Amino acid sequence: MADITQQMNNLSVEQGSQGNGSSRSQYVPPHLRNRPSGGNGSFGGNRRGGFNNNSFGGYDNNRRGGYSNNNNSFGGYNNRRGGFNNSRGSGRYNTPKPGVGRWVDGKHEPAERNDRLEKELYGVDDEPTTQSSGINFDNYDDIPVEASGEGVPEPITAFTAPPLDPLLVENVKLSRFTKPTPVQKYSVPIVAAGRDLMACAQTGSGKTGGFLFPVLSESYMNGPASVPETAGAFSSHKVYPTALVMAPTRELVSQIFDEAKKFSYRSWVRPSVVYGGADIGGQIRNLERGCDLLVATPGRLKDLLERGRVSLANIKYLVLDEADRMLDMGFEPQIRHIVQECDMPGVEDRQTLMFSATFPKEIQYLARDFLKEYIFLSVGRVGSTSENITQKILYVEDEEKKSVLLDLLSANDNGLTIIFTETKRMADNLADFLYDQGFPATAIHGDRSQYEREKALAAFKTGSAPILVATAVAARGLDIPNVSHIVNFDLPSDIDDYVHRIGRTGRAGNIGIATAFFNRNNKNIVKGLVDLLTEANQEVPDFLSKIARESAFGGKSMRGGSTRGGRGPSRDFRKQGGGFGGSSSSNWGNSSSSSSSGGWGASNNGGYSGYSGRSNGYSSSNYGNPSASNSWW
DNA sequence: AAAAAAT
Repeated sequence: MADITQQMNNLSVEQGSQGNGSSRSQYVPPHLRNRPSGGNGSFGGNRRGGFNNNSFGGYDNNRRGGYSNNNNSFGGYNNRRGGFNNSRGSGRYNTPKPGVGRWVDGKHEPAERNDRLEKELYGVDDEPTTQSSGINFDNYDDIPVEASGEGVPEPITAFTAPPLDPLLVENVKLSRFTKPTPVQKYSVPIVAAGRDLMACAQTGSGKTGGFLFPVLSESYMNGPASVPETAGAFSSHKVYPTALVMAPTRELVSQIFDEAKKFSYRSWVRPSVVYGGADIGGQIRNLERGCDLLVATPGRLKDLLERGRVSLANIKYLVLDEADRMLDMGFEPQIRHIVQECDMPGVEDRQTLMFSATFPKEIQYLARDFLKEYIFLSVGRVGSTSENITQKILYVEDEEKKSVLLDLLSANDNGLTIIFTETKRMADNLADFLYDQGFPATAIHGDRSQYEREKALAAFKTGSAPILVATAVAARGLDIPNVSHIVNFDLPSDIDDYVHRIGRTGRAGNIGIATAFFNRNNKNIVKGLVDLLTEANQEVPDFLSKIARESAFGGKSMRGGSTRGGRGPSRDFRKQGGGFGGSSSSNWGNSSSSSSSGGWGASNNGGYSGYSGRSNGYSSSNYGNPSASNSWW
């Protein structure tokens, strides 16, 4: 173990010395560093003097169906480049664009309020754009919260200024958020204290606000960072965002951007969004109008970095939403590239925040590469589901699924229903089938064009197609009001995927129903399912307990790839119990073992010392070399 | 084995 700790320390030293090249012997919270030093904004100006502020390309509104997606970015006030820039622009501040504030002479100058914009951003009274809190919202307070790591600050209890910035509080109120959720209560002071954070909280419990509130509030109070000397040559075509948020799907990134627009109203912070499948030219033009908070999918961001359109040299806040997914096999190399091999400040010189409802133990381990002395926060057991969701498991053979589905849909109320399938082909097939049967269904999956994806999602949201057949693309993060029913037409093989899928309902204290079709092809998930249902006080059908017992004898041990169907090593290796997180029992308040997603207190001591709490050590050979995990098999 | 993410 000593040996392991040593390796971890070495790793952290190496990281600290990369990025923008400054390693520090003494820790200084990022929010106390890189304060703008007077030069910032002192030229106050619009370096793009003659730029046409109103030239929103047709791109956004045309392509994006129901989204209202003006970037509100005003031509060029993005001016914080000290001496670089004095020769550019007149220094005269042109007619301000509504809703866009400024950071001038080390002070925040919020813009005036604007009725039209407020209506656009927050809706009118009878049609709020924000999902209202449900009847069980206050029950969140009963969920046990664990925050571990050194010096965890006291949680806030309300949206007040201080400690939050007054403008942020106003915007939160306009968005009809009345009271912080548990994850928000803790994340606000943790981020304000300059700490890194790994936050695990149930689906629908306010994680997006959990990072946007503190990041924006701190940004309003502290202003932009100055561009480090080590930054590449100045280019008027390059933007230097202060905060970067990455998420695994385009629709989720778009949704986070829409939220960011609400909370950044009137401030100096201009949010932008970039993702694949959409016209990159339009996105670049939007970036050029200013970009302080960038919300991105990894692939498109990498592209823009290579094109020299974005610099990460100014990043103070790095947020990974759905962090376990972002660090899973498919994404981890891209994230590692963006975070460690481009120009982003090193781990010691930025704040890194990770959020998810699930966080398998070996991914938590991987995550430490990107975190410094962090606080681990969990609301409820990591990977548990909200009790606001009533879960039903039906035994349905494959051939019967369609007819049972028709029965379910016929009996449904007027809420929205999402049906998950395992394959894109089946999603199309099923959507066509339902449509032919007279059900207004549409489909979303990765083989559809981005335009079709967004159109499908918009049609679903507005209720013109109240049935959405979806693959995993819609499993995480999407916050769609009035989704009352989730059907797992096919169950996923990973219990964490199930958790995210059913989490599209039962959000913000509202209730929801999740129905799953189970048969013997789903043995791989049966134990996780039984544990999950038990923990969430849901009924466990007899057939399920029975199959779980059978499986406990038969094929549970997956060592050596000996299970049924030749199921070899896969990302499910984390379920094997060895190596990382101990056994896979579900446990509340028992730190000696944990489920796949890590239990209470499993990773408690933020930072590397947390390791000492583990009895199980690492049997895997790639310890200390996480990137090797990609070539593990 | 599937899905997602740049073109």
